[in-house]
Amino acid sequence: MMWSRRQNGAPKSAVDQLGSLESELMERMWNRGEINVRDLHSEVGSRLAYTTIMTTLDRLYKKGLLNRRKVGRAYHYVPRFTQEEYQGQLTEHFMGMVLHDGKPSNSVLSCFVDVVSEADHQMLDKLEQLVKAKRRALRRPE
Amino acid sequence: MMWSRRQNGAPKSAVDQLGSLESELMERMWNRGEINVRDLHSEVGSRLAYTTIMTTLDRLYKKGLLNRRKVGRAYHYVPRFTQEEYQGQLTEHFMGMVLHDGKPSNSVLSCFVDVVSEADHQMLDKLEQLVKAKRRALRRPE
DNA sequence: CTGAATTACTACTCGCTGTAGTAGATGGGC
DNA sequence: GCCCATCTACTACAGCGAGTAGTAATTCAG
Repeated sequence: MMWSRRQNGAPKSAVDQLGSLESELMERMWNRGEINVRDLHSEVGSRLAYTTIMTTLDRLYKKGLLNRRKVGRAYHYVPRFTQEEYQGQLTEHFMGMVLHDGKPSNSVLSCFVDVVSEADHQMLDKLEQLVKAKRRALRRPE
Repeated sequence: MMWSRRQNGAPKSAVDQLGSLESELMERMWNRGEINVRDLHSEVGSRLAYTTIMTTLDRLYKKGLLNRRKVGRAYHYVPRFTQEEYQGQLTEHFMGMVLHDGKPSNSVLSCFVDVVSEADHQMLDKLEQLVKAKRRALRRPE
């Protein structure tokens, strides 16, 4: 989504949105770590052709989301970022998209807090800690 | 991005990603309020055809982002949500996308805090207030 | 060297978006 | 009541990303 393709000449980055199959495969990659096409294909099942998996991994590679190295005749693919790193990038990307003259609107902040609290009340504490830590870091410059 | 088109049969919602022209027009709509195609077209300039503006507004209407009513012969369009509301929805949508078994990862939280603090240090205070308010609301159930 | 496995190249379809033309409807002035 | 100007509805088309997959070329192993 949406997101992504918004600006004209924006250099396509790792954060450009993924399709459903791409997402699914990334998810599996993060769970499994390094893997080759054959094994991933059997894991996915014969719902999809071998070459479909291959093409999709190749696209993820070209998008910079996967690294690969030759092992024997085949490639082994491995995520270039951890899932956490990737989510961090997504977050920045998203925030950049929603910022209004550089500031997040109130609704963004409050919806964020809502979602965090619904997820897990402990998360609120974590968020607060992060805020405090951030403030401390700002007060005491590098 | 897009988000968006990720799920197969997902009912297309107002949060489905917008293209660049759609975003631009929404932005203008939020600045100008109710407006008809003709006036919006002159505002945009003759860079684009009248019908281009019309088609795009129509699509935004069909996506549920604009309302319209007939005024004389022409339609007047008006945003269905405020920009804040829309950003709120985007935020929820985004969060839903990054949640991992329902919880935001640490990286999402910390990137969020980073972006907020870079935007404006006062925002950190606002965020903290929101967290505290939320916790209070939770402790004292409805 | 030959065959099985693996990759690279190519292709096709579909949905979304930018972009716009044209035909049809409609309302206002004469 | 009729005609023109205006506006909308319908249709179209190109380009791109993604899902999906076939085929040709390559390469390793026996």
